[in-house]
Amino acid sequence: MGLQTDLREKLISDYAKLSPQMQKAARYILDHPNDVALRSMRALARAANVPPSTVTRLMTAIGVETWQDFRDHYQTRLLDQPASYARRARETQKTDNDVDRDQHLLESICRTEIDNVSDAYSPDLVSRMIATCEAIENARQVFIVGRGAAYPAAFQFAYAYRLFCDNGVLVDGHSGTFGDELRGIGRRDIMIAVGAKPYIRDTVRAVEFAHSQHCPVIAVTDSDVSPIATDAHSKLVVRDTSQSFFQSFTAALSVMQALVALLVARGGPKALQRIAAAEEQLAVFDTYLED
Amino acid sequence: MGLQTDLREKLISDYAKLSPQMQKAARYILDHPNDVALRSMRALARAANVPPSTVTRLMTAIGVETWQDFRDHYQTRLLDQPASYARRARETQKTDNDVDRDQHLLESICRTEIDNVSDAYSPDLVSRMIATCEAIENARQVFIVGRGAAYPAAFQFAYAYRLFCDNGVLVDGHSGTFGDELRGIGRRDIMIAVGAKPYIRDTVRAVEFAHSQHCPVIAVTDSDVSPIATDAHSKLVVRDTSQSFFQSFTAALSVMQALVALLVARGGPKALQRIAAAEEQLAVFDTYLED
DNA sequence: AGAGGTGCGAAACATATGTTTCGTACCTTT
DNA sequence: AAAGGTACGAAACATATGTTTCGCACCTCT
Repeated sequence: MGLQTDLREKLISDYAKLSPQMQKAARYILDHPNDVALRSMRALARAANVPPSTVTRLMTAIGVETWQDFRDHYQTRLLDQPASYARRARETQKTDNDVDRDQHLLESICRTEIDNVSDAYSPDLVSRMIATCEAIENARQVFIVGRGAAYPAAFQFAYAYRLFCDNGVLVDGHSGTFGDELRGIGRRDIMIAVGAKPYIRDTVRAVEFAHSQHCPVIAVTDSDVSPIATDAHSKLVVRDTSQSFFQSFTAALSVMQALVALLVARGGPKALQRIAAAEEQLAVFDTYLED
Repeated sequence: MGLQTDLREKLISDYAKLSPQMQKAARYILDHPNDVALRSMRALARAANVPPSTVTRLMTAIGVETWQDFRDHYQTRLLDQPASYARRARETQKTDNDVDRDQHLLESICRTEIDNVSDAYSPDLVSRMIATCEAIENARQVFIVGRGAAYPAAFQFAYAYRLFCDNGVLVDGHSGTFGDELRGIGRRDIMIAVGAKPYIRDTVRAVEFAHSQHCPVIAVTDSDVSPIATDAHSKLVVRDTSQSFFQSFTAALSVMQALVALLVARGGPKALQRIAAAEEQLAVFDTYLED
C-alpha cells in the first residue's frame, strides 16, 4: 500500500538480477508502460514474446502480489490524477474500529474532494470558463438559478457578483414566487443554471423558459447529458463524486467562485472601484463587525 | 479520422433517442470516459448499475460493432490527451496574451483551492470533526447560522441534515426576522456558526446570544481568534485563501458536507431509512424531475 | 556420472469477460 | 380483451484471462 515506491524504478534496479526471460519481459514493460495499463497480461506477454507464466513470475520476483496491483499502479500513473480512490475507499470501509472508520471515511472524502476540484480546472474546463466570462460580460442581465442542494453555489456567485455588477439576478423566489424574476428575460441576457442529479423540476423549467425566450444558458452541472445542459450555450461539467448519499457541490462552488475571480481580474480597476463602493455601502448598513 | 467521428459527440447527440437503461449506461460513460479505457465492460456495467447486455445493446445502438472498437477509441483518446495539453499551452502562449493570463489565474486558483481543501482534512481537523459529530448527535436541536458569503455553507449543511434529522434549524430570517428562530435555544442544544472575515454582525450576535443561553457553539471559521470562535465548544478552523477580493468558502462547504457524510455513516441504517422517507416525501411534492 | 538446483514453457485450472438467447413484464394499438 | 411490440434482466455460451502445476532441459558441484 504505502510502501509502493515507484515500480518502474524497482524494475530498473532489479533488472540485472532477473533471469534472461524475465529481463525480456521487464524490458518490454519498461519500453511500453502504457501496455501495462491498457492491455491484458496475456496480450502483453504475447507482445513481449514471452509465455504468460514469465510475467507472473516477474511479479513475484519484484515483490508485487498480483498482476492487478501492477496494472493498477500503471493505470493511476497514466491518469495524472489518480481516480482509483473509490476502490481504496471501499477497502478502508472494512476496518472495524469506530473512530478508525470515521477517520478513514474522512480521508477518503478528502481525496475525493481534491479529485473533484482538480478535475474542475482541467484545460477543457478552464477554456470553457474563460469563454463563459466573455458571455457574461456581454450580457444585459445575468440570471442565476440553483435550487435545493445547488442553491449554495448559485447564491455564492450571485452574492459576490453583485458586489461589482448590478445586473445580476438571483432567481430564488420565496413563498412560491420562483420564476417571477425571469420576467423580461431575452436573447441579450444570459442564464447561469446550477444543478446535479436528482434534477429539481424548478431549475429545469427555468432553463426551458430561458431557451424559449432565446436566452443562452450556461450549465454548471454533473453531466453532458443532464437536462440542464441540453442546448446550453456552454457546459461546465464538474464532478460531484461523494462518499455519502449526497452529491458534493464543492467543485461547483469552487468554479462559481473562480468565475467571479476571473470577472474581477478581467474587469480591471473599474471592478475594484465598484467593490469598494459596495463595501462602503455595507458599512453604512452596519453589516460588518469592526475590528 | 474518416469514420472516427467522435464517439462522445455521437453519444450525446443520440442520447435522447436511447432507451432509459441505455441512457443510464451512456451517461455513466460520458461522465467516466476513463473507465471505458481502463476497465472491463462488465466492470463498467457494474459501476453504471446496468446489466452487461445493456452495454452491448448500447454499442449496436450507436453503431459500434463491438466493445473492443469502443474501448480502443477511448484508449487512443486517453493516450492522445497529454499531447493536446502541451499543444494548447504552446498555442495560447504565443497567440493570445489575455487568455494566457486568465489561464494562469485559474491554475493558481486551482492550487489554492486544493490547498484549502486538503488543509481542512488535517489530522487535527479530522478528530475535531468527529468530536463535533458526537456533539451534534447528543443535541436536542441543531441551529445553523451563516450570513452573507457564509450562507451557502450553512445552507448546504442544513439542507442535507434535514433529510435525515428533523431537529435542524437554519437561522436565516428573511424580512428582518433574523434571530427569531433562536427562541428557546438552551444548554441542551447546539449551534453551528459559519463565518469568516469580514465578520457579519448578525452572525456574531447569534453566537453571543447562544452563549448567553449556555448553548455550546461549533465555529466553522477562518481563525482561532475569530469573534465566532470565542468560547466555542469546538473550533473548525478552515483556510479561505483566495486569489480574489472574496474569501473562498470551498473548504468550509466541503467540511460541512463531510460532517453530514459522517453523521449519516454513524447513523447507520436508521439514517438511511430516514433519507429514503425524505426522498419519498419530496417525490410527493413533485420536486424532482423523473428519469 | 549422478545428485541437486534453477529456468523455463506447455498445459491445466478456475474465474472473468464479451456476446447472444430467451422468457417475461409492460406498453400501445386494435 | 387480445395482439403486437419494445425494453429488459437472467442465464447460457464460448472465449480470454491470471495463476498454478508439472515435467523437461540445462546447469553446477561433488
